[in-house]
Amino acid sequence: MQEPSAAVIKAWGRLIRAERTVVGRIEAELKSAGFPSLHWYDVLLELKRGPDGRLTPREIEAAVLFEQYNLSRLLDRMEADGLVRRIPFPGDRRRQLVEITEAGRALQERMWPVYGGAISRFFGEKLGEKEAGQLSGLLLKLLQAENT
Amino acid sequence: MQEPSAAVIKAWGRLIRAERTVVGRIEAELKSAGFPSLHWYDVLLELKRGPDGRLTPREIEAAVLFEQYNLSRLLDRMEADGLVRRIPFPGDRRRQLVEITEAGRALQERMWPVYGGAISRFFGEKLGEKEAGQLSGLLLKLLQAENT
DNA sequence: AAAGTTTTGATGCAGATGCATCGATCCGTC
DNA sequence: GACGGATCGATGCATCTGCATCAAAACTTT
Repeated sequence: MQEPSAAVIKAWGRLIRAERTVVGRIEAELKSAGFPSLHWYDVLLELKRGPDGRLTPREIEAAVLFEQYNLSRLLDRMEADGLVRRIPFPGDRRRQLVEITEAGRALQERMWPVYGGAISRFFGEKLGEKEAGQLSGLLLKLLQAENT
Repeated sequence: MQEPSAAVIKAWGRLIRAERTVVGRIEAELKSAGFPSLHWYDVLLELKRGPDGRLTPREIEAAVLFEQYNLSRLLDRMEADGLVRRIPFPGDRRRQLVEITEAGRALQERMWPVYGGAISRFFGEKLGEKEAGQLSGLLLKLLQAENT
């Protein structure tokens, strides 16, 4: 094995802790405002950005890093809540298009002030502009494709 | 609302993505080697570090950022697997001590080579020493207590 | 065009998590 | 020492996630 250095282990632990902590705080903020979880928001935002507010499930998965079976059931719940609608995919009957509804757009817009405020408070204010840029750069390296 | 800047939003998104990606890769590595999840490892490691391999559930929670009810049931499973043992806390019958067993120590030791190797491969190698240090510093800021 | 392969989305089942609440014990104040 | 409140760990219930697998449709190869 390649034993990781102390500095690497420390950074790794911090990544886990920091993510868990900040996500926890932000989720709590959303919940106390009566909103659903971040996953719901992520899906709504992706759809809203897509052409005509539509994306295939596979596109959503790639964007938000969900598992296929997981997204399938999340969409069930969101559809039951009237936030999205599944429509046939022209020319391929296996596939489908997920379309955001007006209610879905409205929810995303109501959530953003709370979510954005929480990002500022629990994330942005701790860092400042320059350090946010540095952090982005470092985290990008972690997203590289796997080594072989 | 305090609208977060573009740089902050980008860094925030990267934090989520990077954490999810790296954790996913490392968990997959552990699983394919037939090991339980990172949560189990975290608990075993904390216990091993504690005096006589013992900690109270509250101490474990604080160390690994678990919810109380969640840890309670994780300990049920780990106890059923013979990895830990619950013993009375001297002088307070509400509390308990969780003690790592020999099997628990052995599992932690068998997991570390796989886990450590995965940390190196999916995390350390992407960064290098100096950048790991920078990342630690930035993430530490996120762990500050909440603003009021 | 027939047969095998791949892709897409859904689902049964088990395991894990979140939420609310519980009973038991301890501590502080009177 | 009795009462009220706080702390500790557990649990019933609903939701969510992971795993394996499925059926249907599309694509590939011959």
